[in-house]
Amino acid sequence: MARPTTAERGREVRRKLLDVACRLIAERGWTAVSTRMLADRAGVTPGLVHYHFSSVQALLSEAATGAMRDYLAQAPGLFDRADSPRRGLELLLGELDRHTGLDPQSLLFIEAYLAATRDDALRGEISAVVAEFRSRVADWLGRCGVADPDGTAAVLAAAIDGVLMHRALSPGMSGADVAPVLGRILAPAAGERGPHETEGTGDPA
Amino acid sequence: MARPTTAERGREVRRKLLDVACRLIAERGWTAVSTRMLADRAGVTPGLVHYHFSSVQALLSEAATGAMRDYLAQAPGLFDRADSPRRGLELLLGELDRHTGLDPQSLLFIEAYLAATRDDALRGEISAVVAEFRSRVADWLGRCGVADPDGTAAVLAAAIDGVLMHRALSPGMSGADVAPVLGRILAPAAGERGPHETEGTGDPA
DNA sequence: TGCTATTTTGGGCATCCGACCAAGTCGAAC
DNA sequence: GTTCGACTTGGTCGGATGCCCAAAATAGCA
Repeated sequence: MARPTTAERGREVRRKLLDVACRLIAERGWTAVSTRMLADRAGVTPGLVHYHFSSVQALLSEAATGAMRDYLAQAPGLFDRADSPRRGLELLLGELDRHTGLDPQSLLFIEAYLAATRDDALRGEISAVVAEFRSRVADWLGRCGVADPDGTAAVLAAAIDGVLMHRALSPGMSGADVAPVLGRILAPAAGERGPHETEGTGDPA
Repeated sequence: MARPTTAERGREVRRKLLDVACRLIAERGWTAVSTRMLADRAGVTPGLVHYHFSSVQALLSEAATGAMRDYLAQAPGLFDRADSPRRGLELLLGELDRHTGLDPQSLLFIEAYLAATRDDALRGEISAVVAEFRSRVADWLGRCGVADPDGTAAVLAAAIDGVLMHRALSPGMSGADVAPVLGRILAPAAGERGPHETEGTGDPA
């Protein structure tokens, strides 16, 4: 039905370039993505890349931050459905198991972290995105009565990325393996009773 | 005084190339390191790079794995001087505080992880190196009576890299901040009494 | 039906890339 | 003193790079 007007197709090309950029960053590495690569994969002419974007760097940055924002904006919905640390951790690790560390999503995140190291503007954007994610996790932890929600959220977020990165090297570390260990991080605040405290590790598969 | 024989100077050039490779990987990113860059920084002719190494990739791989091996071979000496989880964690976080996440050492590790994603031989070498590190940490944890030494060591190692990566984006997360959280990971095995269990977070700065 | 703005094309620019090689230098062993 | 092997030089090769631009195609508006 859609009569693709010119402007609409232009926006579609732009969107497509952002999409293939995410895939290529994961596939080849941030600094190895080139103008022609992007154009070929998107099925457009190389000249179009610099028509829609001021530079390849700008395209990559916009693609990465956009994808990270999209993913993390949908992820915290996870926590809203969890009222206890154990249930939240369960959902979180389920989400974690959907990533092997070699999938485009995981690699894009780590590549973006490294690229932010060499690009101040990108660093600002990315640190804002993860800061917001951390604060949402901290809110959830606070509601669940976990001690030191801010510090715990920061370490938890970092540990998630670390596990993804290590899993790419040595597969075999599943969510079920890290669950009991990370679960120990979520200790209840002093004086508050943990709703579902895990004492031993007797977790039936 | 030293009469540098030709063969000696050759070995020195090779060593120097490996050294600047580590720095350049951290500075520009793995895939952005070029033959000319390496030669310029090392103060030699571009042709020398391909005389001493079969390819730039081979040079980068050897440089990264060598540096990782050197660093991790010296790090576990840390654990030998620690008989309790808390003391070991203290030493570990002290070591962690020496890295900002933006220093060449930290960046080299993460760049190497990502490069291993696209190079099977490199992945084999790196995963062997970190596996040995993990097993040493697990040994130490076992000696200290920590529950599930293997799983704990795996998550701990991953968390360390994750914290380094996140710290590069949002500084302000010091070792003192992550200490109480990571400390909770090191729970004593069931039936065994933790030597220095940290209950609350009342840790004097 | 023109007019105008937007999108698209294909090619061109200077620069850099990894890899290779013939010729030259040097030191050590004979 | 000569020979030999390891090391070094400077340059070349085909190809890829990011970015730019004049011209062509397209579609909404008058």
